Amino acid sequence: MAKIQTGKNISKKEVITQKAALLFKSKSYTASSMRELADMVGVEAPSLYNHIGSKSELLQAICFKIGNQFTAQIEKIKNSKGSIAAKMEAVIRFHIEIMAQNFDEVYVANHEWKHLKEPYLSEFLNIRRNYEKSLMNFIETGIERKEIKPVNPYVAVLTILSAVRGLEFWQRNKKNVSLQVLENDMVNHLLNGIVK
Amino acid sequence: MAKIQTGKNISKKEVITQKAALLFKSKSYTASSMRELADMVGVEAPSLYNHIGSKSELLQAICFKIGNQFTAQIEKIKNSKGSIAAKMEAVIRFHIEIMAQNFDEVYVANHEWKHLKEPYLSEFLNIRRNYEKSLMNFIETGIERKEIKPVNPYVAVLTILSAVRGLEFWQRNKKNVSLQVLENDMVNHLLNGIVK
DNA sequence: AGCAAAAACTAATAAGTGTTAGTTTTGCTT
DNA sequence: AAGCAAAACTAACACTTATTAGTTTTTGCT
Repeated sequence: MAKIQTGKNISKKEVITQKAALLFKSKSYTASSMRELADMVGVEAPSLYNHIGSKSELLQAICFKIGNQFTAQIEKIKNSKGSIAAKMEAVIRFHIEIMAQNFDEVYVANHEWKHLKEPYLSEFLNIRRNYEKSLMNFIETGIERKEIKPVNPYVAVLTILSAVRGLEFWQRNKKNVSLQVLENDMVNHLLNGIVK
Repeated sequence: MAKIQTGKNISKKEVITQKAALLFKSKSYTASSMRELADMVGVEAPSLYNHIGSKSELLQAICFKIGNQFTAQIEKIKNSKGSIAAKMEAVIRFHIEIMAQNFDEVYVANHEWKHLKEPYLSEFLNIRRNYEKSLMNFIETGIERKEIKPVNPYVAVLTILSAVRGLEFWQRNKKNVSLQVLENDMVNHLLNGIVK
């Protein structure tokens, strides 16, 4: 009889959730079967249900863990002092860092949230919308204070968020570019451009 | 008996492919069933097979149509004269325009290519890699000519491509921001930054 | 009008889905 | 060593999936 491997401070539910993130990332949520997940965990499929409630519960756990992480960080920055440029730099940096540390989960939250069931889908979209609004406020404030060029705030936020989200494609080339270079270059690019 | 509606210059296969792009975009490839697609087309599922070979053939058609479109455009720009900044501006603008005109298909090509079967998967990835290489060449040339700041070319390309790809999230707010503003702001942002 | 081809239909298949029920094994506590 | 709860197992269910076979209807041409 197989036994779910559980490290020191990590519950079996967490093991399953992590493997699920890895699986959902590589095959997408709907194309992933509970039997495949069970294989990765080293157990038969029905045994999973001793630890989790359902497949969609796994997706919920992943999406809201990441959503809350981002929300917590932006609240910190909201309450911090400093120029708007400094705040935007901090945002870009924590995006990259959260992504580097929770790669699978961030990927799944960004790509598979569509398959959340109500009311979780609405709740998740709400979190995202509020997050975008916070960023738009930063930009608007920056424009008022003449720190930021008079751009459309929505477009600026869209550009920045999309750019950092694109780091999902980065990992295959991890060796070539260090996290440091990546962070610094991206911050500079998104704030100051690349044309001399 | 239902009949597939076919406009003037558009074959039934094209009708099906377009509806498939719409369906795959909203529900993802694996979560989309041929029965649903048949419903959208106004026909029973097996009737689709009088016009198409398989579900995965539809995905292939969508992905390669878009892939070839982007490749054609970048070849044009390669052979054009002008500063590197001008070339990058042209790239950003046609990205936005292709996306605006083929929204569903671009979305599907960007999100669902994972489900392509071999050898199409490898071929598609190859097209993408070559495309990225072309862009990296632009940046490298620009750095040599001192037109572009000395950044890591891979990170710059990643930033720009990710940013324009993010336009997928834009459509829900179409009313608020015109295509003109979007293009101009994004070009300026990605080339010159937003900080004063 | 009549004939052939195109394209619709119904019925069915084999494989895979998430999940439940019921049973056996494991491993900790006494 | 005994007993009990946790967690594994096997078997099964009710559905959904893409696709094929075989048949009927529609369409366009002479």
